Amino acid sequence: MKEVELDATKAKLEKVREENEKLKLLLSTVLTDYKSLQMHVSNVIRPQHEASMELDINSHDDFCVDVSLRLGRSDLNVSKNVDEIDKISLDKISDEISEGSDKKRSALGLGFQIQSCEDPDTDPTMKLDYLSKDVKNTKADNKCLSSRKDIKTARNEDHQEALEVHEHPGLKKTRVCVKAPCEDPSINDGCQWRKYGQKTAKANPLPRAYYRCSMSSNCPVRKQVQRCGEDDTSAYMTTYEGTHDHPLPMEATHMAAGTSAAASLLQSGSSSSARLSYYFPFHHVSFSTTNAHPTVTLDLTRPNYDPNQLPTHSALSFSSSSSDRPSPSNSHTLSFSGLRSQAPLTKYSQMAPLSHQTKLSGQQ
DNA sequence: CGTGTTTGACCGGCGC
DNA sequence: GCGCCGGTCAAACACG
Repeated sequence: MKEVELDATKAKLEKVREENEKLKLLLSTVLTDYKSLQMHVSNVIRPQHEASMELDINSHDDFCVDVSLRLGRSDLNVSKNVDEIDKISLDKISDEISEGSDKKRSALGLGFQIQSCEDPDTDPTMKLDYLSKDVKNTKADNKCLSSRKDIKTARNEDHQEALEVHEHPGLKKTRVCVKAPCEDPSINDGCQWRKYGQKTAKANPLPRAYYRCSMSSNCPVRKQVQRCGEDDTSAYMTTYEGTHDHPLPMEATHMAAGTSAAASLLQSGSSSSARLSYYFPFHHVSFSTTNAHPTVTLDLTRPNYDPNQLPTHSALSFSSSSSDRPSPSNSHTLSFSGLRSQAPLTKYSQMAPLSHQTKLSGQQ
């Protein structure tokens, strides 16, 4: 009898295991569908939203900041509007998944989207208030000094007081790091760069290249490019610093605005971690201060929507506080046309403040 | 010849 | 004060 019972139990266990396998397979299928749907929805929404965004922009005091991330080589279009993405993604998925209960959604990694929808910061009025505050603060910073030498000189002159007021004590220029999977370190970000140095840092045996913007004779913008791994296909870390003092071509404007928006987020004390997830919902965004440089890092090698790595707002941290600085209004799109992103192409756009300390902006 | 890259020297900040 | 190290300069070189 016991043997028979044991066999029956074994058979049951086997069945359960098979069911478990099937469920796993189903889950992975659903995840794949979800991702492709997300992309598809974004493609559909974008043209509609661009039109509406333009209207909204024109009706609000002539200033706006349109930040988006466009990753990868193709021109895949993705929606600019988070709310629309969130809502439609959820709706579509609810239709796709027959049992679209909340339980299942969270199991599929949709939790962050729901949070985005419920994020009070997404209220359009609040966004505008937030934006106008930052834009006010930017004007003074437009006087900002281009190069280090300029800064030094200016500090001995009339700008000294302004600088001391506007900059955090002990903090240097804000930097924006973009870590991206890329074969070619010479990322086509729309700007012309002139290499002026190469150095092997002690911490990393791989050489770090130094570039400065060559579109203007005295443009202070610099960038550093360093490979993260040994192999040629490994990610590159590109660090931008400075403010362009000349008009930018469209692609470069896109780039500058995107990174400046990231920098402004870093410097805006009102930016909560939730807001950051709101701005960059599909990629990992982190903030830190290294060598007194407030640094915002956009990790394009780590898609944030990965269900295995759900974005946790609490994981994002701030290391610098806000200041009252102004910035110009711009409409841009961040474009990495030379990148080969491993993650599905994402274009993401949102109204974002540019703070005065933003060093990469489409200033003219 | 003009423009961009390479590379060793130099500078300045920072920690000890 | 000294040494380390990241960042920049600038002469030499390469290339179209």
